[in-house]
Amino acid sequence: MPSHFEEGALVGVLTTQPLDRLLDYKAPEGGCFVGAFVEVPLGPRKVLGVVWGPGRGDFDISKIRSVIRVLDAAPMLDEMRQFLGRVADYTLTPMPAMLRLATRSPGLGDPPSMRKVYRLGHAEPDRMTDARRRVLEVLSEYGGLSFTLGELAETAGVTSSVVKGLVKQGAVSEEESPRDLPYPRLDPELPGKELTGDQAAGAEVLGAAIRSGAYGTTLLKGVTGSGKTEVYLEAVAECLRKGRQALVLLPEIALTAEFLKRVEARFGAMPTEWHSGVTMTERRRAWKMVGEGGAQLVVGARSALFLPFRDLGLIVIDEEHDTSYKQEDGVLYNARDMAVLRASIASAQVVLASATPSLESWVNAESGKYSRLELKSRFGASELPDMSAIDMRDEDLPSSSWVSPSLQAAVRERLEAGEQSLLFLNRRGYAPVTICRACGHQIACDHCDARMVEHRFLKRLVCHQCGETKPMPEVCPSCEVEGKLAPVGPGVERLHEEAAALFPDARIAVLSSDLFGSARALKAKVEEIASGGADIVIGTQLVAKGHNFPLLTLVGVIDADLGLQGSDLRAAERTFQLMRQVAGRAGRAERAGLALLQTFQPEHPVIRAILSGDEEGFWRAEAAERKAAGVPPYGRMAGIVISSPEAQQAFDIGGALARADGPLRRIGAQVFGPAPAPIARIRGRHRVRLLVKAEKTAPLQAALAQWVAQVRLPANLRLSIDIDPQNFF
DNA sequence: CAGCCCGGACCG
DNA sequence: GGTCCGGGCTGT
Repeated sequence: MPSHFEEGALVGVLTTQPLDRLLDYKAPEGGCFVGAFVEVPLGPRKVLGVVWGPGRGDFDISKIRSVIRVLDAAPMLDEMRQFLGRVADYTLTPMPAMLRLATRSPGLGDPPSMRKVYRLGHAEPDRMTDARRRVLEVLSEYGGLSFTLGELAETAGVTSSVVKGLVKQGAVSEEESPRDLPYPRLDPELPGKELTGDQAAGAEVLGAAIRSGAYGTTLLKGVTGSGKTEVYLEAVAECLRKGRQALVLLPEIALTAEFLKRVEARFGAMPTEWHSGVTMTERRRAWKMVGEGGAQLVVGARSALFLPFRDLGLIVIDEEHDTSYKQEDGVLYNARDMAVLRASIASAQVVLASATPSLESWVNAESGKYSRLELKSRFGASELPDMSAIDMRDEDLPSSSWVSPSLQAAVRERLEAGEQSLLFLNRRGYAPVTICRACGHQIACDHCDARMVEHRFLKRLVCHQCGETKPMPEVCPSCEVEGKLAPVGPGVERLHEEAAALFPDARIAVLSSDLFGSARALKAKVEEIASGGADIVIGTQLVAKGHNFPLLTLVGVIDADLGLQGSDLRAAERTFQLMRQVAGRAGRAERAGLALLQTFQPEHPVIRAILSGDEEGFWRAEAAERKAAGVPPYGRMAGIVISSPEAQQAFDIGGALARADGPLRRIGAQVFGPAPAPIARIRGRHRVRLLVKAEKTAPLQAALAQWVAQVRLPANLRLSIDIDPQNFF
């Protein structure tokens, strides 16, 4: 295939417009190459495109127009075109959407924009002052480097008028320079933090993998404080030594100035940042410099995976289990999986770092597909407290009470010792069910059929499925009898009521996401609690992560079985991790902590695994169960998302689609749903998900594509496919 | 019959 | 995705 086209030759161009095929154009004056970013006319408009190959020549030649111009940007490498194609196949995404992902940078075609920079001039200033001397020293110290006005003034510790004064006298020269400058060089030879034996050995293994220049993926497992970051930064250093580029992906929330400072401390300069908060001009610079090799290390969110790296040698996925790597809107992909794909095309190494790896990665490491490195905690022992179960079948508990006598006793002991207790219940609101004692009717949501949850604090009923709310009715909506509506079951608000009655002198704080208007208010409350502002904390999932409570020595889980009901594929995995995280809240106090799990099924394998702390054993059992069921990571699963402003309509059509699944049945795929549970309200639209389960990816993709093609939907409905077989949920 | 709105086809 | 075009409806 020719890679260069003479002027007037037919070229096939992929545009960012949602057309399902390449369009033929004539090569512009001076010709063009495959991969060139071009501007082409489309109807009355000019749009961005990439020369993808020779034209098809099956279109009326007289109607073919010419490429307007080749843009001033590094051409797309063959490797990148291959990557975009593979991701498109894998996620059933049209190519133009892929190209849009890969060109998320403003003004790609603009001529280089200029700004003023400052260097050492030739003349001597008439008068030397301290401030002036500092400016000249900074400029000579950094030799050939040029500064912007602000940078120079800040580095020298003077005001900008000092610099301006020197310019006027010719001691400092002012020049125009392109705005999109290369990023400062990173120096991998600077001394890193001293590594422990474990860490040094890990760094050596990763270093050797990078020196091999081949593809490979390593699961780097280590608890918080075990030094994962130091180890993978050494891998970055090795990658930079080889002259290749490196990418570190972080979950959105972990992308902090603090992390960037750590990188700066290791390499002597800031890396290139890429995330939604980066300004337009910086974004443009980053995109261009990544493509030209003027950026050695990118630290960014998942979309950084689609930057036009010239020679990518390493991708680090920090906190690889984090669900925010899964893009949920637009193009649906999991950055963790696509990173492995990109690395395999680019002959790069991948490091998946996590304290609690996803089951998929664990299985891949176990089967030898990935290598495995484990870092031991610096503190040796586990951070988990003592754990035991309270068998609720043995507890004498009146109805509408949930804190067992055993747990009450443990809380009292903490109150007397002046220590904190956490009562954990993963259920917001007052009561999950409201029932009419006259007729037995349960109040359900009008939109999605899920039961509505009473929130006494808000004085409303709330649907946790779709977000719909309505005032608490006085009379039963079904039999119209007054005063017979009764709450059934506990929520944190009701638990609070019970705790207040049991421990009237204790200071009780409730942490539930719906009780706080802002993140700031929540943070203030958490800090107040941490410094001893409460004796008993009652919390939902909100308390599982993040802040430590140093005074907390007891965690009581009210309904440890809660998450194990239902048909969620990841119920066991999630419950295991949630319980460990929650229990861990009592693991860092001075006195040894205690976690008590109230359960009706102490023999349940998940509860037993939590209590024994046998993580490896749990993963093994969970993996075996998945294997037997043929679900990810062993079988493939795809999701079909139907969204509409009307919950009922989306639901009805979901049901109809689930029944009309000919092409899917033919390949032995099973379609599940829609059940009420998968309805979610997202940005004003209700979404229903259907699950499709199959053994292999390729036939599933083909069947889905065929199936989607034959579906005709009402105009207000959207249908999209989420084929992220490793991690649909 | 002009004005306007909506859905659909098309874009090289 | 943006634009244009034609059909059908409304209103005088």
